[in-house]
Amino acid sequence: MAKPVSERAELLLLLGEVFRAHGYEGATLALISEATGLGKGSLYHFFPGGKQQMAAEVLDEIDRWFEINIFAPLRDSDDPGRAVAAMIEAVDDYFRSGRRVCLVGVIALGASREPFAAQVHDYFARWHDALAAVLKRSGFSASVARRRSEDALLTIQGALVLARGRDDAKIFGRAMAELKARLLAPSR
Amino acid sequence: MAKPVSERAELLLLLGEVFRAHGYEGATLALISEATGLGKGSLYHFFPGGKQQMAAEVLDEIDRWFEINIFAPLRDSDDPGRAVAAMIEAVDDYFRSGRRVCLVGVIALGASREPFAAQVHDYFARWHDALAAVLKRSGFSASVARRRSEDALLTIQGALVLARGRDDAKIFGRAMAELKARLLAPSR
DNA sequence: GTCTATAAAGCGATAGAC
DNA sequence: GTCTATCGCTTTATAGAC
Repeated sequence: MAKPVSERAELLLLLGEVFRAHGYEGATLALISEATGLGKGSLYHFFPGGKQQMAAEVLDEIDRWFEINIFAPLRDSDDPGRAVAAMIEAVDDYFRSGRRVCLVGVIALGASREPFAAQVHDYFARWHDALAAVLKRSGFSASVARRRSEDALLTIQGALVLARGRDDAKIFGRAMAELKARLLAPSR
Repeated sequence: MAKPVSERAELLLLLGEVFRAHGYEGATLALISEATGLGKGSLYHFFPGGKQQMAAEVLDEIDRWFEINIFAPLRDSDDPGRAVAAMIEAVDDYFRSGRRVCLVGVIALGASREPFAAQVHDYFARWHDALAAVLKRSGFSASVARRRSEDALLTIQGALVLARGRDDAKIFGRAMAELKARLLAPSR
């Protein structure tokens, strides 16, 4: 009996946590094997491309999750206030209120970012576009909408870095609360 | 003739660039050897504690640089407008307008952050304190001063992550320009 | 103080039995 | 599909000549 697709998704979820916790280089096959309960043989059966394929598929899975839960709702919304609030709630949920780190950011800053550069770039670009679109629809000029969206993305990433660096997840919560107000504040 | 201290500082500068470019794990002794022109024997002569000592001393050197060029001027200033402008200029210079990454942030997000957790925490805490002090002196309440300073730190870190992730250094410049205005804007 | 040689361990990846 | 055994390589670190 073939392994259902849903189980591969669960496997990718576990892999994602290992990559988040240890970085791409730090996530050794031994750690991955331990976290998934799968031997190296099984891992290479699922991912003939080895560690790089594992990380690439994890990034794809993350992209899929954000597309469904963040990007699409943003694009489809005609109520910017609700859309922004929903985005921040989903983001807070996804990053466990600052206790979970962003794998895309980890890869972006990490040593082996080149193989994943296109995926990283796309993730940020699509988020940026989706958020800017809803802000523009709410009456902001295209340039203000794009500038504010960029600010939102970098605030989320920076809050995760600072929260981890100071080992204080509350930093993330404060940043998200202020971001919400800032994103929809009247234009100057 | 003993090697002057100034040359060790230059060595730490080179080491810092290797760690920034490749991360802690990715900075192999081979790469370090190539970048410094020193064989492994010499490297272990200078750093008996190996790679971990190298990174720890690089972080110390970074801390010293920020203390002199950023933290102290912030603390000593009685003109918040000038102090903030000078800080942002120094930061823009240090991070090469977004083309250079923050090693402290890289370590904070990286796999081997534990050995350096105290240094990372201190770097952010001292910056936070120094910036909040100058804002408070300019008339903001203690809580507004601290919240805005936290926002400044996370904006810098996030801008560096996003600039690298999207491979667009201009993101950093835009973020710094807006940060300057936001830091000193009248309190709501 | 700098080098080469090498140790000892860990790495990603592969082979092949079951 | 899953496992064990192992290859070939790279890693950090050490030893010792110069």
